[in-house]
Amino acid sequence: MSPDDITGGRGRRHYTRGVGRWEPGAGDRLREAALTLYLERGFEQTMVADIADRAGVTARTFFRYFADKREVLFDRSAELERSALAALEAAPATASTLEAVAAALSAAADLIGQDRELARKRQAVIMSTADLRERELIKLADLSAALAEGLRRRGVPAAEAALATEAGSAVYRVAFQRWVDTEDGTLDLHEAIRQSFAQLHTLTTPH
Amino acid sequence: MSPDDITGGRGRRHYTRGVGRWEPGAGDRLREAALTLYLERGFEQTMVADIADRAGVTARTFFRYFADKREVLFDRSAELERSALAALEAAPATASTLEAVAAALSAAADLIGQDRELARKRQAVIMSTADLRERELIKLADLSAALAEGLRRRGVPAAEAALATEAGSAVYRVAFQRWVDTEDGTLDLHEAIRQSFAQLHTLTTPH
DNA sequence: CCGTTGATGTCATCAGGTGACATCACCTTA
DNA sequence: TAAGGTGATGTCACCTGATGACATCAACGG
Repeated sequence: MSPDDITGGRGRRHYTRGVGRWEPGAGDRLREAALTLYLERGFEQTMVADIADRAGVTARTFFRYFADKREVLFDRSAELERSALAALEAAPATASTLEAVAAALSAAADLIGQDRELARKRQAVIMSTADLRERELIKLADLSAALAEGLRRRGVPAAEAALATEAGSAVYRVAFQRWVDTEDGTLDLHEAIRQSFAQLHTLTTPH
Repeated sequence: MSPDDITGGRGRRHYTRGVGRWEPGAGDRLREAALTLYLERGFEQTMVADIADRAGVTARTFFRYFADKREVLFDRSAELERSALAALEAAPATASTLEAVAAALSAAADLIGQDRELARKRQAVIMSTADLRERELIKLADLSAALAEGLRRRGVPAAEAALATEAGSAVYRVAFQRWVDTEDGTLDLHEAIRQSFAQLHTLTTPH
């Protein structure tokens, strides 16, 4: 172990000479390494130690940043929940229940809809693995529950709140998938969501 | 190990004298043992070896019956999917998309709605543990996907099919939770589902 | 009576995950 | 400037979930 090993480069030493004690941004490096490896080899074939190596840390450090091997793809969802909830709370008091939910989804689309390529990669990995689909679903369910609580604080009855946010979640899932799948570069996520809401309306009023 | 150990009783030997080679119904014993222990100590606190002991088998046998520690609570869902799908396919050609979905949910309610006490126990365990909630959600998502495929086979466009079954799934989840939570012994699951469908209709037609 | 069969046990091994403690450079403060 | 605190990390030990390979044993069919 010569002093030359002190590089901070990938998979080597972890110190850096002048700036800070450790190469900063271990969390980001881990996120990036994980997505890359999950895409290249698949989720099950990738071991936590591999991800950690590629990010220049140990497996123990991985688990200090992320609760488990899946969470590395999902820990941004806390932000998403915050801004969706904020948008719901910012909706005018005159808004209908579903309009408030739509405002929340629109805020989510603002964040997610920026980078379709990233969304595609993430979605490809997630949809290819049951473990990751499970995590994705519970994150959306938790978001839905948070929004439902927000609705209740606005005076919406519990049953109505739960149904509205679950339906909103369904709309979002379908729209997101359509947005990711389409070749059409002009379709943005907001528009896809709007269309799905319209379709839900049509569905529930058949005659 | 005297011959007297050959009893087939819980946590002891596994042979039985006359009937079959092994005490039959290992799967059922494991299911029951798991639910009991998950209720008593919680899911994380229960080890597979504990469940296996209580059922009179080894942990290796547990994993021959169930893919993982969670699946022991969910492997009946294959049946559920079959009968829901059958009901959807049996719906008259004149039925609307949502009516076909409602028929499928009704078939599901026929199975689940029989034993509210069992449903309550199961739900209590599942809702108390993130791992189990994840599994529950993916099972419902898979059911929804299967129904959507059934709708597409009936000629329903893909986007409409996905949205209808996801919305139906939302209706089911909300109704089921309400049915489990209520004290009212006269409310049955079918009725709860009917009410949630009605509420969804109200929600989407605000004026 | 014997070979096959199927459910099970035993053993070994790996990957995910966690607690306890050591380390090391930076930072604060006297 | 020396002493001690701090925070991110490494190291080690250990548990549990999960899986592959192989042995066992009673029933069953010929």
